[in-house]
Amino acid sequence: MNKVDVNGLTEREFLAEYKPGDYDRPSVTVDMMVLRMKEDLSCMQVLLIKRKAHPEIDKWALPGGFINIKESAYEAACRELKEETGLTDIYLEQLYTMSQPDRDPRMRIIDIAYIALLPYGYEQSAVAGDDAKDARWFDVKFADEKLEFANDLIKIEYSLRSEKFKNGVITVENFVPVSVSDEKLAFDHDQIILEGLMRIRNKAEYTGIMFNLVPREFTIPDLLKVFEVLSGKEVHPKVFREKIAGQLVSLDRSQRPIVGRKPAAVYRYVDLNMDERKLVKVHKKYKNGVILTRAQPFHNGHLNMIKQAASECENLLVVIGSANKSYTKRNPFPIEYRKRLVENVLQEEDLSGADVKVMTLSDWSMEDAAQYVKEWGSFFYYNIANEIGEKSFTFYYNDDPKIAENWFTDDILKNVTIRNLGRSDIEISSTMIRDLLYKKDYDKVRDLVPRWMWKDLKQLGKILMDATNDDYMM
Amino acid sequence: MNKVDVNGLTEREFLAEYKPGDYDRPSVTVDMMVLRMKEDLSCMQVLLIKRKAHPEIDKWALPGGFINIKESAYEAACRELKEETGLTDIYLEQLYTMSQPDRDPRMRIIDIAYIALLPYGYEQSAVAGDDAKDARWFDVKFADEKLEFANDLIKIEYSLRSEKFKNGVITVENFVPVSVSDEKLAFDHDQIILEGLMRIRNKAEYTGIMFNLVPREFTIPDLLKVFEVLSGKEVHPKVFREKIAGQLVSLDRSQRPIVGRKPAAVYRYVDLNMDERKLVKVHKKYKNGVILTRAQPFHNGHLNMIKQAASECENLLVVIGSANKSYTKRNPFPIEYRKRLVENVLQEEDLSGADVKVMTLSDWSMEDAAQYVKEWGSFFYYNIANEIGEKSFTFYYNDDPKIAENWFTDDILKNVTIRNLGRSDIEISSTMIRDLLYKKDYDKVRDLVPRWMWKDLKQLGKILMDATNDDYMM
DNA sequence: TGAATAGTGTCTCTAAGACAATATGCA
DNA sequence: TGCATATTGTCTTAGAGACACTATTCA
Repeated sequence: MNKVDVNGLTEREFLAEYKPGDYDRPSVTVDMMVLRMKEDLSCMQVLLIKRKAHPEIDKWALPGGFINIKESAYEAACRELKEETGLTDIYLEQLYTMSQPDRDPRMRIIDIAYIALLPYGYEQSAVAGDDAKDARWFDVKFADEKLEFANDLIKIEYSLRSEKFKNGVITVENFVPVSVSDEKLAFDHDQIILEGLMRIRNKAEYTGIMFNLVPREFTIPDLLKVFEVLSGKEVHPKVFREKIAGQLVSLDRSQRPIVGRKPAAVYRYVDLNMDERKLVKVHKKYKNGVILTRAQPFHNGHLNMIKQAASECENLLVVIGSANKSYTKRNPFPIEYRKRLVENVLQEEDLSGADVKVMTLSDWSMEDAAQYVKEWGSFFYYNIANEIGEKSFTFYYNDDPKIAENWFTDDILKNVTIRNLGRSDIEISSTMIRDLLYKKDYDKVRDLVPRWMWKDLKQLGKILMDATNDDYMM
Repeated sequence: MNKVDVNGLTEREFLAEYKPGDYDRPSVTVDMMVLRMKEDLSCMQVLLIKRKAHPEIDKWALPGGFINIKESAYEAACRELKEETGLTDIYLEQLYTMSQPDRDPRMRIIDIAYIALLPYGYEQSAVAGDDAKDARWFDVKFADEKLEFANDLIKIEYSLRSEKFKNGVITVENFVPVSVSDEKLAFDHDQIILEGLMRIRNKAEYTGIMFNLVPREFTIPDLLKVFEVLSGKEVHPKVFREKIAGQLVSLDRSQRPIVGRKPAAVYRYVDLNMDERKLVKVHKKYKNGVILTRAQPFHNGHLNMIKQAASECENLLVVIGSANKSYTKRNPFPIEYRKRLVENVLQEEDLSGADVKVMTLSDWSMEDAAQYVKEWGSFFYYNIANEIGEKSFTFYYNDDPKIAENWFTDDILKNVTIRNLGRSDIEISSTMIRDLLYKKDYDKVRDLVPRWMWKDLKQLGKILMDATNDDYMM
């Protein structure tokens, strides 16, 4: 494998001598077309930012930025997406690479465009980054040779001119957006969005791309609405039902759909690829896992611990403690509220196919007295064992394991494996979040809690304000 | 429109001061996956080059190169394609942009990959460029979790490992080629080809992409074979016929298909987008156009002139002169051969919807005697007028127009418009091509004649060798 | 003449589409 | 209760698929 080139150099020698040329090299950026459904499912919305700097100052543009020299375009897009929306684990697909030499007047910039799709149902505010004066969601209307971006303040309209060009033997019809309003989008971003909308319209027909625009649980009428908006055509409900039936699983619940009146059955998308993972569930490290949290309130620290535990346990029991406490400074949120919240959050998350249950548990009346810890441990153990119907489980505890060990008698410790994942940010963060909620700093909270909670933050803050009772000392 | 930024600069001022940063910028290349059908339509073939330089020296790779600072990626791909295959007017589609930071050990290189599709039926040799030791067509086998590139000399095999990764709510199955033979392709080109093959497989189902892999005229059985190879599945001939019937027009001829025995009807793809152009044919500049050429042999100079004329005439008559001369040094090719060749070439070309006919015309017995030019002109005129059934036409003549004017009497000149397109490379090139054919320098000839003739070059050379008779003086 | 393929006629079966009928919660 | 929508049942029609049969050429 030590081949030499025409100069007699091996690859190692060649690379040691190699210097990248001094000739002009283009800069490379990523831009993202971030799409979601409007709340009433009447159309899609695209996230645009208002440019703060030259060139194209004050124009609306797709969010994006330069690729760092050490990251791939995909990684750059993920990073930008997180900066812009706070979201990760989102559908992200490379769309097209724009390379006209004069597309940016500063210098040669090649732009790799991505499509990102967000599920509806979170209160997803638009955040203006460093490079933007403003960030807003625009309703997208794409029909009848027209393309329109609009919100309460601005309306940017294009008409679509059909251009035909020969590509090999076939003639390709290409639509070019022609600005017909005062404002237009920056650079060639109109062209990117048009291209992206057509890609999605195509993919709607023959892939499951629509499932990326709905939350984990949805009704068929809502899904149909999404499909109709994506594909740009009407579909008979019966036909639609039959077509997607095989990809859905009913949850034997119903809820009122966004578009309808009568409650409709709630479904979840069956990821056929995921199903195979369920079959290998038996190969997981532990059978039963248990996590204890007060969830005052629940946050990403808890979620990450649960996800990690779910990935190594077949069954996972999430115990919400202090069930008997509410409306106190340290335990402001009532237990029903906490339980529902955790259940809903977990429904939205990927839990590696684990069978996850949520239970509540009151405090041992003497929990704070150091001499009664063993009683607390036994109370905890027997409630858990009773709930899961087995003696043995793995207890996930992220504080000093010695503390938890001390809870249990030697007999119980034969059945309980204490597992520490090495994160101790959990209690700290709950306090932190309560502080931020006091200060009404909802934007910061958003970064610390699961998506599902975003729409409830103000309500959480209100409950917190009303909680005036003192806790037991501790 | 003179908005200022945070520094109080207008866009003009900003750009005047702007300097591209000194930070590391990636280099950008284009690579092309050039595909065609194998002669027997049993599989596709991909064009690969053997790398001459480090890194990945001696490995087989996709042809490509750096983007010049003044050209778009598409233009760069066209340029590379022309350098590599001599072809223009070929299906070319952006595939994917590869951006792993470590994909090239020299430096950060971002690669924009393209797909190019060539019709079968030309003898399309692979030419090694500056950066290659060799260039070859490889048979592509893509089935049953295997991907294989093979020709007489080399076989490069991959098995496809299925990798699943979550993209939003859906889990995407992604195949990764794993090398299972001694050789592997350079860089991530295996991944690019796999991606491209899957793109084409998808597009085969719901677009007319297959028409880019067949010549202008083809039989349905051959087209079916192409479709089956592209889509990777068998199709019932009846079903296939019915599905594509609307896109084809029969030419009321038959020819033996590549895969079959009984002659099959010859069809042409109806480009629905092109049809609209035919409707506006009446708006063309001239009604009848006439071009005179000896076609000894036909070449790109003639073709370009015909194309130009076709774009401005509703009807175009191509007159092949010296019909009575063959096997002489200056007129080596027999008239039947020349006529068939021109007809076949024109069938393959896009002639702007003009109605193009080819006729032959003997020389006026005294053409070389200057005093008989008017007789030659009248002979020429009446033959043409008789053929097209009208008195008036536009005569395309690329030598000094005075010469052609002198052919015709004043009466005839009332009906003949002489049009000079300003190219005079025509006679020169025919002589040049005959010289090159003598020298058996077929590669150079390929650049100068239409694609359709490429497979006949050796036969042309042979006829030329056999032509020993002297011409009339001139 | 027979092998091999081109091309058509006809039947079956499934899925798409249209429409009617019934179910159900909410105002 | 009645409106609006969810959901299912049934009929029609179009197309996919299967298969048999005829046509045509080459060996």
